[in-house]
Amino acid sequence: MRDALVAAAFQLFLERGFEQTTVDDIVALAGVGRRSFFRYFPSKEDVVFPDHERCLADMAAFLDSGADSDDPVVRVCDAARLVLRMYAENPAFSVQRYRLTKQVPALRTYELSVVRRYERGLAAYLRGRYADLPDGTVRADVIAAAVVAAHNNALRSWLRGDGSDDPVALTDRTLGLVLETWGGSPAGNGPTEDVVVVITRRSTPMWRVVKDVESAFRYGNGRQ
Amino acid sequence: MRDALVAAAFQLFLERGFEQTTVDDIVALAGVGRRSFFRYFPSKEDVVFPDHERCLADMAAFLDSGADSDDPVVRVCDAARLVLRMYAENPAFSVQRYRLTKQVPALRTYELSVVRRYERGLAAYLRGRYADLPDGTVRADVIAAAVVAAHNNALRSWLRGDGSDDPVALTDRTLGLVLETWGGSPAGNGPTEDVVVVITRRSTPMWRVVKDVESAFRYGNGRQ
DNA sequence: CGGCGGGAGGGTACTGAGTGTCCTGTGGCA
DNA sequence: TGCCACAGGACACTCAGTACCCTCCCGCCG
Repeated sequence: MRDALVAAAFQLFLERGFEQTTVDDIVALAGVGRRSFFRYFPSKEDVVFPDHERCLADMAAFLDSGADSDDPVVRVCDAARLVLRMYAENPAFSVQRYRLTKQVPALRTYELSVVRRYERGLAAYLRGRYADLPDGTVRADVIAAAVVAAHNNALRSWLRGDGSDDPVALTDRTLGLVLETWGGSPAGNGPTEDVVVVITRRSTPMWRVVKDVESAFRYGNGRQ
Repeated sequence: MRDALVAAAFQLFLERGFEQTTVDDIVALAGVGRRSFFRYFPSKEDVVFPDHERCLADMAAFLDSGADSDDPVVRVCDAARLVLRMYAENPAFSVQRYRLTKQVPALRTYELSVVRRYERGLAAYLRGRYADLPDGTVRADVIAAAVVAAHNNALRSWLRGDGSDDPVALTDRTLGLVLETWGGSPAGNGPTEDVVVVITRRSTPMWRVVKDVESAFRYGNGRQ
């Protein structure tokens, strides 16, 4: 039933556009009643993103499970990869949906609100992990936003292509940049033995070197 | 006329809620025709954010103007401060609107789409500045997202309060964290004095340390 | 001075999304 | 066989947003 509605909706959306298709058209093609459509999908936009609710739940479950011993940023990046996996499961469907969404403002707005829910999920997790860090909530929000941006950058460049690229490799690359910057748990379970390498110009004043070393210790400086 | 509609709308939104107020109610109170409402505001949501269009234009103008010699991240942070200034101009109005938006899903979604436009503006600017950098678009997207997240974190914590805090100080603090991480133009007019700090575990193999140092040289690693 | 064109605003009717309510068929159970 | 729960359908309604046409006002020109 759900699947029949999704199939009918996409057929019509692709052949005559989202705005040119009414819910009545969809239910007529699917051979069901109009009211049933809204029983399965709260709005016309929802039918375009039928699997995000499940993926959101999966991500929440993933973040809830697992020990708090590992790097929070790594964990959050792995959570983002769950979303990528969902897209990569049906490349043809994902590319079609991407092209549709790109053209329809209502769908772009809807997608935005979905992305926001993922981001808030990641931020909530990080806020918990950074609870006892100064400026922990800012750090959490910023990292969550950065992870989502990096993930979406890779996802979109994959969707823009013909689907022949490897989305996982693309995402690894962009998330790698975020990990390079923010990875290396500043929240603790800290490294037990540190080696500090400082490279500086001879002309740099010593106070600046000290400040940078302190800052690197405080925040991990993106490298472990 | 515009102002009269905004005033009437807010009066009704505050006393009976956004969804419980119809456009007919607003135009009846303002004493104008229904059609005129939609001449000034494309949708019912727009009346809640009457000054964002102007602010978006201001930000675009700000980013277009000015030399390309300074740090792009600093410039983007300054652009974000324009938005804060708009909120800070009418604290009472901003706080009322925040409380309204927090409760109404449709307004949250709308606000999201506005924030997205700011973010895309910042990202487009950074993409231009980082055009000849490897992974420049990712870096641009990530920094834009980080700046917006930091800005919104400060803005929201100010709006949640009673308006007595200093919003500029709050924003300086959160944007400062972003600047600390990403500031220091990697795009060139390069820094004249480098300090590279690498912290690693004693067990880390040397090849990895070398790789990290090389990478830090290439990207500036967020610190000057 | 009178006609006139254009733009701002008002009125009416329409489309289409989303909701509430009631009805009907169907399948399980005592 | 009677009963109940529930999935789905039919219908009516609200309200946002749009198209079309009307009116009034204001400056302009013959």
